[in-house]
Amino acid sequence: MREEDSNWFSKWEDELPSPEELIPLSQTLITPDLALAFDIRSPADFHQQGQQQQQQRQNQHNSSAPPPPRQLNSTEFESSAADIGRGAGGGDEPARTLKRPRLVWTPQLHKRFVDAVAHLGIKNAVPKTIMQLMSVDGLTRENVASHLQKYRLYLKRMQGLNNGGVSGATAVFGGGLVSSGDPVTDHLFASSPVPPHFLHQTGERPNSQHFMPYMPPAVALHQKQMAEDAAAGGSMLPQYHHHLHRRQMGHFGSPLSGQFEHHFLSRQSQMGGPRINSGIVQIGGFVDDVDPANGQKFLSLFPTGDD
DNA sequence: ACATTAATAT
DNA sequence: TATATTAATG
Repeated sequence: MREEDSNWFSKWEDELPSPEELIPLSQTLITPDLALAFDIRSPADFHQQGQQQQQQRQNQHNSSAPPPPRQLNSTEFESSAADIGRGAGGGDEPARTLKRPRLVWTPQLHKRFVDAVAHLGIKNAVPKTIMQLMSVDGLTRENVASHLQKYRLYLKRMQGLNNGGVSGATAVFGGGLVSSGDPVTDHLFASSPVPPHFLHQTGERPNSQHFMPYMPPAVALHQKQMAEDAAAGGSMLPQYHHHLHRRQMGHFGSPLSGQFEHHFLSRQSQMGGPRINSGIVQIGGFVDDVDPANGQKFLSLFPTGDD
């Protein structure tokens, strides 16, 4: 009997799956949403990670989803995930299809966008570059591209309005144009002043007082108020000023924005409907993650007294 | 490979 | 409605 026992034991051991055949539980058991929220990604994705995310990391807390959108290089991950997902035929779409939550363009985030564009000059302001300059955690090129597309349409419409002279509802604040072109459509865009040179057809206009291809690694803790800067016409990027001083509250760049802020706030509740946190993420949402009923007012970006 | 645009999907 | 995605094109 002893011999049988030892035989049995070795056989048993032989038939254990090799490590390669084992399925990575951490990935298949975690729902896509959780994976995104907690920054869990496939092992294969780790080595391909760039600097971008490091520097962007602390930008905002409530942002999520750094993982590369679609580029799952890991065949192992894909195949194993696929294998599991198929089997049951239950409605269980696997982690392979991870969709990152929709980005919400808060006025703050949009402002960053505008500032980035302003600094790059319209000529150089392409999605990738803008994205880099914004250095917002989790922000993708496509996020920016989509937004840029809309923003350009907005600018175009606005020129048309100004040239056509039909609307008199344009005013200048702090060197920035604030227009109510379309009363309802443009809340977001109107929340940040449009640098005047955006409207003219000047092909190129790098604001190269201090150009800034990349940022010093040490300054990872940036993010701050550029409100006055942009308004003052001297737009500067966060990276270069150590200030990290963010205005916690109330009004954004433009005097008018107070109104809009409300709209945004309420809008969010509406959009989210029953499940506010379900699919929507606010990258760079600082102030507006508000539930008035809750008494919870503001999430400060990060500790305001960083200076 | 990326950018742009229009159209369409969620 | 706002944002994402896709397809065509440069």
